[in-house]
Parts: sequence; C-alpha cells; structure tokens
Amino acid sequence: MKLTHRKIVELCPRAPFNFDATMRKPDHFPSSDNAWQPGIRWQTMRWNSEQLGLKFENTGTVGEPNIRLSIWSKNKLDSSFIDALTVEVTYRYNLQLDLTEFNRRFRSDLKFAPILRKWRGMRPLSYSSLYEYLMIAIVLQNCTVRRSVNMLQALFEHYGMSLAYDDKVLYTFWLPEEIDQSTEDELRALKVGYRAKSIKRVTAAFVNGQIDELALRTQSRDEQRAALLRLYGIGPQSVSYILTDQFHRWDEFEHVSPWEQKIYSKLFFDKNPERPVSVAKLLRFFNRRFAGYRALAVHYIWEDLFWKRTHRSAKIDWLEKLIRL
DNA sequence: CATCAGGGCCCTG
DNA sequence: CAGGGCCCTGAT
Repeated sequence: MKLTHRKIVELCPRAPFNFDATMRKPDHFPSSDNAWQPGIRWQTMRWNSEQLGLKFENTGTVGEPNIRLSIWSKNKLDSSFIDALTVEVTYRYNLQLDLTEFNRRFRSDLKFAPILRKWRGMRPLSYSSLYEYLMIAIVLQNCTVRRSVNMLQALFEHYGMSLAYDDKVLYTFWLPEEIDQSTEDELRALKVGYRAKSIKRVTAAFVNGQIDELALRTQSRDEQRAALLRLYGIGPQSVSYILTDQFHRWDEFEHVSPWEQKIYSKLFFDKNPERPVSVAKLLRFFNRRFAGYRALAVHYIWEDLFWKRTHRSAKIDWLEKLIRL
C-alpha cells in the first residue's frame, strides 16, 4: 500500500535527549517494520485503524533536542488524530523522561559515569504497542537471532501489510482481530513451532478484552506484572523486558537469564563466561550499586556493549561467542 | 548423516 | 522446585 498524505509535526523531547542512542538499539534483532541511519528513524505504526509510516529526523542536539516527525498515511488525517498520535508517540518513545536525578546519582561512580556521559540522554523505550511487543517476545523465546528474524518476517508477510513511503517499503504488524481466526496449523506453517499456541492465546486475550494496554499503564508494577504473567506463553524473561521498555519501570530487575548472566559476569566481575557468577550474587550487586534505577543503569551498560559490537570494526571476542546469530 | 542447544515457558511429579 | 518436552535451525 502506498501512503500518499504527509503531515509534519515537531516534537520537543526533554533534555538531555540522545537521538541516535534512543532511535537505534543494536541489541534488538533487525525487523522490517523499521529502518535507521544516523539522524533518521523510519517506523511503521498500526494505530487507531490507520496504517502509518513515521519518519523521525533529528533537528536538535543532546542539550537542545528537537525532532521533526513526518507522518505518512493513506487517508487524510485530521488534527485531533495527529494530536492524539503525538501523545502516544511521546509516551512510547519516552520523550519526556526526566534523567536529572539519574545522571546526578551516578556522576561520581568511577566505572559507570563514563558510560553515562557517553550515552547521555539515551532512554529505553518500545517502538511498538504492547500487543506487538508480546509478539516480538514470543518469537525471541528459545531460539537464535536468525530464527527470530525469520519468524517475524514470515508473520509480517502473512498477516501484516507492506507500506511504501519516503522511498522505503516497510511492514506493519497486524491487529489481534486479523490473526485471531487463523488456526494453530496455519501459524505453524510459518515455522513458529510450538509458539503458535502462545501467539493464538495472547491474541485471543486482546480480542476478548482480557488485557488492555491503556488501562494497564495506570496500574502498579505488581498489577502489570501479574497481568502479563497471566498470558499463556509469557514468563519472567519476557515480562522483565516489557515492564522496563513498555511500562517504564526503571527499577525492574528481578530476572537474569543464562546468557545475560554470562555477560554480566564478564563485565562486572571479569569472570570467564564458562564459570559465571551466581544469579543471586549478581542481583545483590545490582541492588546495592544501582538501587532505584537498576533497569535504567543496566540498559546503559547493555547498549554501550552492543554499540561497540555493531558499530566498531574490532569485535569483542568473548561476546561474539555468547551471541548466536 | 546424527546430535545438540538455543536471547523460555508450561506442565508434571 | 527440578527437569523434561517443545518446533526449527545452524553448528559441530
């Protein structure tokens, strides 16, 4: 589908705002609903029954941030739609996050302060709706990066829609209603394996109104956690990502998966990943050092590591061994 | 060729 | 609460 109408709005994130470190997350697996180059992110969005092509352009600096957001659509959009969309984007992309206290708190942390300075103004975020993030979480489970990429791409091609705008062709996600009628066998044909059941059941929960993203946003962290864990196929690992990225819980850090355990052991204790530090010890360490901002601090450390990996010619050997592509 | 574990989660005992 | 099974894929 070709998107022909274009509207432009200006967004003013709260300073400090690091555009590229926010709009590009090298630890995410590549997916065809978005594209990035320095200073620009393209992102499709399925929202309020419109298929949208977004383009974020950096027109400011870390200290004086400004974004030009172009919104492509098939139908002409009225100003109330644009206003509501701006509110939603501001929430999802965390544009008003106040990092003052966080930055002050770790200014004198010898090991962490340099990373903080380097990525000053970066924030975790979700580019997606909760439903879409859950789909991403499901295709991440128990497989290699390449397989996650293939599964999501197959789902896009089967249930999503490709949008042409600004010389890009990118896919949007489907709505829960659009995949709800398909059978588990149809999904399995896309090689998602046993995840078909999770996709079906999470989708059904949205169609039946058992879960509502906007309502959840106003609830407590424990209520959010419980609601997510109630979904079939969604466990502690997926929930920890979602609580941080989607619901902005900056101190959410209750779970360390085996591969993360190896990476933290190497980073903070310089331990051979073959003989990692125990999860209990890691949790105690993060508790003491980053209390109040555990998820946010870990995000900075994690992104720093993956930026080095992706945007630097010299590979980090021990890390390469832990990432199966 | 066969075997195995992976950026989890569910279910069972 | 530990451990087996699950789909498929690439590595060995």
